[in-house]
Amino acid sequence: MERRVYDCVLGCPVESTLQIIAGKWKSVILYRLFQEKVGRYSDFERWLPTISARMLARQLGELVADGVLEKQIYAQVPPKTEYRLTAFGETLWPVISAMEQWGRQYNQKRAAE
Amino acid sequence: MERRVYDCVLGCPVESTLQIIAGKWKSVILYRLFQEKVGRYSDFERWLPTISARMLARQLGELVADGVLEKQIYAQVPPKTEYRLTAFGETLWPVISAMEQWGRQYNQKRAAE
DNA sequence: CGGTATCCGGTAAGATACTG
DNA sequence: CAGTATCTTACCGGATACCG
Repeated sequence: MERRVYDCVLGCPVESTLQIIAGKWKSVILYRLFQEKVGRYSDFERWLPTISARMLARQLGELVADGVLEKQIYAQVPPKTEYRLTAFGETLWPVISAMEQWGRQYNQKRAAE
Repeated sequence: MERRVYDCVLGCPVESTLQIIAGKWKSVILYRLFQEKVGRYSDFERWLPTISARMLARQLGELVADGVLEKQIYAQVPPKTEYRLTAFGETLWPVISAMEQWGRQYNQKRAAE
Protein backbone atom coordinates (compact mmCIF):
# COMPACT_ATOMS: atom_id res chain seq x y z
CA MET A 1 0.00 0.00 0.00
CA GLU A 2 1.31 3.42 -0.86
CA ARG A 3 1.40 6.30 1.54
CA ARG A 4 -1.26 8.81 2.36
CA VAL A 5 -1.30 12.49 1.63
CA TYR A 6 -0.23 14.12 4.85
CA ASP A 7 1.75 12.83 7.75
CA CYS A 8 0.69 14.08 11.14
CA VAL A 9 3.61 16.11 12.41
CA LEU A 10 2.10 18.25 15.14
CA GLY A 11 -0.12 15.72 16.90
CA CYS A 12 -3.02 18.13 16.52
CA PRO A 13 -6.38 16.30 16.38
CA VAL A 14 -7.56 18.18 13.30
CA GLU A 15 -4.44 16.98 11.53
CA SER A 16 -5.27 13.35 12.20
CA THR A 17 -8.72 13.79 10.73
CA LEU A 18 -7.39 15.49 7.63
CA GLN A 19 -4.96 12.63 7.23
CA ILE A 20 -7.91 10.27 6.74
CA ILE A 21 -10.19 12.36 4.55
CA ALA A 22 -7.62 14.25 2.48
CA GLY A 23 -6.95 12.93 -0.94
CA LYS A 24 -8.73 14.45 -3.86
CA TRP A 25 -11.66 12.03 -3.85
CA LYS A 26 -11.96 10.52 -0.40
CA SER A 27 -14.43 12.97 1.04
CA VAL A 28 -16.73 12.44 -1.92
CA ILE A 29 -16.39 8.66 -1.71
CA LEU A 30 -17.37 8.83 1.96
CA TYR A 31 -20.20 11.25 1.28
CA ARG A 32 -21.70 8.98 -1.34
CA LEU A 33 -21.40 5.96 0.92
CA PHE A 34 -23.23 7.77 3.69
CA GLN A 35 -26.03 8.33 1.20
CA GLU A 36 -26.04 4.98 -0.55
CA LYS A 37 -24.85 2.68 2.26
CA VAL A 38 -23.14 0.37 -0.19
CA GLY A 39 -21.17 0.90 -3.37
CA ARG A 40 -19.60 -1.32 -5.98
CA TYR A 41 -16.54 -0.37 -7.95
CA SER A 42 -18.64 0.47 -10.98
CA ASP A 43 -20.95 2.60 -8.85
CA PHE A 44 -18.05 4.81 -7.86
CA GLU A 45 -17.05 5.11 -11.49
CA ARG A 46 -20.48 6.55 -12.17
CA TRP A 47 -20.49 8.78 -9.10
CA LEU A 48 -17.00 10.11 -9.81
CA PRO A 49 -16.93 10.17 -13.61
CA THR A 50 -13.54 11.83 -13.93
CA ILE A 51 -11.56 9.62 -11.56
CA SER A 52 -9.04 7.23 -13.08
CA ALA A 53 -9.15 3.51 -12.35
CA ARG A 54 -5.83 3.69 -10.59
CA MET A 55 -6.88 6.50 -8.26
CA LEU A 56 -10.23 4.89 -7.46
CA ALA A 57 -8.52 1.65 -6.47
CA ARG A 58 -5.94 3.52 -4.41
CA GLN A 59 -8.33 5.78 -2.53
CA LEU A 60 -10.64 2.85 -1.76
CA GLY A 61 -7.66 0.77 -0.66
CA GLU A 62 -6.38 3.46 1.67
CA LEU A 63 -9.80 3.92 3.23
CA VAL A 64 -9.98 0.15 3.79
CA ALA A 65 -6.45 0.12 5.23
CA ASP A 66 -7.44 2.92 7.60
CA GLY A 67 -10.37 0.85 8.82
CA VAL A 68 -12.96 3.29 7.52
CA LEU A 69 -14.35 1.06 4.79
CA GLU A 70 -14.75 -2.67 4.49
CA LYS A 71 -14.59 -4.58 1.28
CA GLN A 72 -16.69 -7.62 0.60
CA ILE A 73 -15.62 -9.87 -2.24
CA TYR A 74 -17.98 -12.35 -3.83
CA ALA A 75 -16.13 -15.33 -5.28
CA GLN A 76 -17.99 -15.52 -8.54
CA VAL A 77 -17.69 -14.81 -12.21
CA PRO A 78 -18.06 -12.04 -13.14
CA PRO A 79 -16.47 -10.76 -9.93
CA LYS A 80 -18.40 -8.55 -7.58
CA THR A 81 -17.21 -6.45 -4.68
CA GLU A 82 -19.03 -4.19 -2.33
CA TYR A 83 -17.70 -1.40 -0.20
CA ARG A 84 -19.44 -0.12 2.88
CA LEU A 85 -18.59 1.96 5.91
CA THR A 86 -17.33 0.12 8.97
CA ALA A 87 -18.73 0.99 12.39
CA PHE A 88 -15.60 3.08 12.81
CA GLY A 89 -16.19 4.75 9.47
CA GLU A 90 -19.73 5.65 10.52
CA THR A 91 -18.27 7.79 13.29
CA LEU A 92 -17.01 10.15 10.58
CA TRP A 93 -20.56 11.29 9.92
CA PRO A 94 -20.35 14.47 12.05
CA VAL A 95 -17.29 15.52 10.09
CA ILE A 96 -18.70 14.77 6.65
CA SER A 97 -22.04 16.26 7.59
CA ALA A 98 -20.47 19.50 8.81
CA MET A 99 -18.41 19.68 5.62
CA GLU A 100 -21.47 19.11 3.48
CA GLN A 101 -23.52 21.81 5.18
CA TRP A 102 -20.71 24.33 5.04
CA GLY A 103 -19.95 23.53 1.41
CA ARG A 104 -23.58 24.05 0.49
CA GLN A 105 -23.54 27.53 2.02
CA TYR A 106 -20.26 28.27 0.32
CA ASN A 107 -21.50 27.19 -3.09
CA GLN A 108 -24.52 29.46 -2.73
CA LYS A 109 -22.33 32.36 -1.72
CA ARG A 110 -20.11 31.82 -4.77
CA ALA A 111 -23.12 31.52 -7.05
CA ALA A 112 -24.50 34.83 -5.79
CA GLU A 113 -21.34 36.75 -6.77
CA MET B 1 -1.38 34.20 -5.77
CA GLU B 2 -0.72 30.58 -6.55
CA ARG B 3 -3.38 27.94 -6.76
CA ARG B 4 -4.92 25.78 -4.08
CA VAL B 5 -4.64 22.07 -3.56
CA TYR B 6 -7.80 20.68 -5.10
CA ASP B 7 -10.10 22.06 -7.70
CA CYS B 8 -13.75 21.28 -7.27
CA VAL B 9 -14.70 19.10 -10.20
CA LEU B 10 -17.90 17.42 -9.11
CA GLY B 11 -19.75 20.32 -7.48
CA CYS B 12 -20.19 18.21 -4.38
CA PRO B 13 -20.47 20.37 -1.24
CA VAL B 14 -17.90 18.34 0.70
CA GLU B 15 -15.45 18.98 -2.11
CA SER B 16 -15.85 22.73 -1.79
CA THR B 17 -15.12 22.55 1.91
CA LEU B 18 -12.05 20.42 1.39
CA GLN B 19 -10.87 22.95 -1.17
CA ILE B 20 -10.69 25.56 1.58
CA ILE B 21 -9.23 23.55 4.44
CA ALA B 22 -6.96 21.18 2.54
CA GLY B 23 -3.32 22.04 2.42
CA LYS B 24 -0.93 20.54 4.87
CA TRP B 25 -1.24 23.30 7.47
CA LYS B 26 -4.52 25.11 6.94
CA SER B 27 -6.64 23.11 9.33
CA VAL B 28 -4.11 23.64 12.10
CA ILE B 29 -3.85 27.36 11.35
CA LEU B 30 -7.63 27.63 11.59
CA TYR B 31 -7.76 25.52 14.71
CA ARG B 32 -5.22 27.70 16.48
CA LEU B 33 -7.04 30.86 15.45
CA PHE B 34 -10.29 29.54 16.87
CA GLN B 35 -8.43 29.11 20.14
CA GLU B 36 -6.35 32.26 20.15
CA LYS B 37 -8.65 34.62 18.20
CA VAL B 38 -5.67 36.51 16.78
CA GLY B 39 -2.25 35.49 15.53
CA ARG B 40 0.82 37.28 14.30
CA TYR B 41 3.19 35.81 11.77
CA SER B 42 5.69 34.98 14.48
CA ASP B 43 2.95 33.34 16.56
CA PHE B 44 2.27 30.88 13.77
CA GLU B 45 5.97 30.15 13.50
CA ARG B 46 5.86 29.08 17.13
CA TRP B 47 2.63 27.14 16.78
CA LEU B 48 3.81 25.35 13.65
CA PRO B 49 7.53 24.94 14.32
CA THR B 50 8.28 22.89 11.23
CA ILE B 51 6.55 25.06 8.61
CA SER B 52 8.73 26.99 6.18
CA ALA B 53 8.40 30.75 5.77
CA ARG B 54 7.24 30.30 2.21
CA MET B 55 4.49 27.87 3.13
CA LEU B 56 3.28 29.92 6.06
CA ALA B 57 2.95 33.00 3.90
CA ARG B 58 1.23 30.99 1.17
CA GLN B 59 -1.28 29.21 3.37
CA LEU B 60 -2.15 32.44 5.17
CA GLY B 61 -2.43 34.24 1.85
CA GLU B 62 -4.78 31.63 0.40
CA LEU B 63 -6.98 31.73 3.48
CA VAL B 64 -7.15 35.52 3.17
CA ALA B 65 -7.91 35.26 -0.54
CA ASP B 66 -10.70 32.81 0.24
CA GLY B 67 -12.21 35.31 2.64
CA VAL B 68 -11.69 33.10 5.67
CA LEU B 69 -9.02 35.23 7.34
CA GLU B 70 -8.39 38.95 7.39
CA LYS B 71 -5.00 40.55 7.64
CA GLN B 72 -4.41 43.73 9.52
CA ILE B 73 -1.20 45.58 8.78
CA TYR B 74 0.16 48.20 11.15
CA ALA B 75 2.23 50.81 9.31
CA GLN B 76 5.10 50.99 11.76
CA VAL B 77 8.70 49.95 12.24
CA PRO B 78 9.23 47.16 13.02
CA PRO B 79 6.26 45.97 10.98
CA LYS B 80 3.39 44.19 12.64
CA THR B 81 0.56 42.19 11.16
CA GLU B 82 -2.33 40.36 12.71
CA TYR B 83 -4.48 37.63 11.29
CA ARG B 84 -7.93 36.83 12.53
CA LEU B 85 -10.98 34.95 11.33
CA THR B 86 -13.54 36.87 9.33
CA ALA B 87 -17.24 36.49 10.15
CA PHE B 88 -17.31 34.08 7.22
CA GLY B 89 -14.33 32.21 8.60
CA GLU B 90 -16.08 31.84 11.94
CA THR B 91 -18.77 29.79 10.20
CA LEU B 92 -16.16 27.07 9.71
CA TRP B 93 -16.28 26.28 13.40
CA PRO B 94 -18.68 23.32 13.10
CA VAL B 95 -16.32 21.75 10.58
CA ILE B 96 -13.13 22.33 12.56
CA SER B 97 -14.83 21.32 15.77
CA ALA B 98 -16.09 18.06 14.30
CA MET B 99 -12.63 17.35 12.93
CA GLU B 100 -11.03 18.05 16.28
CA GLN B 101 -13.38 15.78 18.19
CA TRP B 102 -13.02 12.95 15.73
CA GLY B 103 -9.24 13.32 15.63
CA ARG B 104 -9.09 13.14 19.39
CA GLN B 105 -10.96 9.84 19.37
CA TYR B 106 -8.77 8.55 16.60
CA ASN B 107 -5.55 9.44 18.37
CA GLN B 108 -6.73 7.61 21.47
CA LYS B 109 -7.63 4.57 19.43
CA ARG B 110 -4.19 4.55 17.82
CA ALA B 111 -2.49 5.00 21.18
CA ALA B 112 -4.38 2.02 22.62
CA GLU B 113 -3.08 -0.34 19.92
C1' DC C 1 9.39 41.61 11.79
C1' DG C 2 7.15 39.82 8.15
C1' DG C 3 7.55 38.63 4.42
C1' DT C 4 9.36 37.43 -1.47
C1' DA C 5 12.00 35.28 -5.14
C1' DT C 6 14.08 31.44 -7.03
C1' DC C 7 15.16 26.86 -7.52
C1' DC C 8 14.16 22.07 -6.85
C1' DG C 9 12.65 17.25 -5.24
C1' DG C 10 9.07 14.02 -3.94
C1' DT C 11 4.81 12.33 -4.58
C1' DA C 12 -0.07 12.83 -5.59
C1' DA C 13 -2.57 12.23 -9.43
C1' DG C 14 -3.47 11.09 -14.54
C1' DA C 15 -3.30 8.15 -19.09
C1' DT C 16 -3.07 4.05 -21.13
C1' DA C 17 -2.76 -0.82 -21.60
C1' DC C 18 -3.59 -5.16 -19.84
C1' DT C 19 -5.71 -9.19 -16.79
C1' DG C 20 -8.03 -12.99 -13.55
C1' DC D 1 -16.45 -6.62 -13.36
C1' DA D 2 -12.90 -5.06 -10.75
C1' DG D 3 -9.08 -4.19 -10.71
C1' DT D 4 -2.93 -3.95 -11.85
C1' DA D 5 1.21 -2.36 -14.12
C1' DT D 6 3.85 1.00 -16.12
C1' DC D 7 4.98 5.38 -17.49
C1' DT D 8 4.35 10.30 -17.21
C1' DT D 9 2.88 14.79 -15.55
C1' DA D 10 1.59 18.26 -12.32
C1' DC D 11 2.24 20.65 -8.40
C1' DC D 12 2.60 20.75 -3.43
C1' DG D 13 5.78 21.75 -0.27
C1' DG D 14 10.85 22.51 1.27
C1' DA D 15 15.54 25.09 1.26
C1' DT D 16 17.89 28.98 0.79
C1' DA D 17 18.76 33.70 -0.03
C1' DC D 18 17.26 38.24 0.06
C1' DC D 19 14.31 42.64 1.08
C1' DG D 20 11.31 46.90 2.95
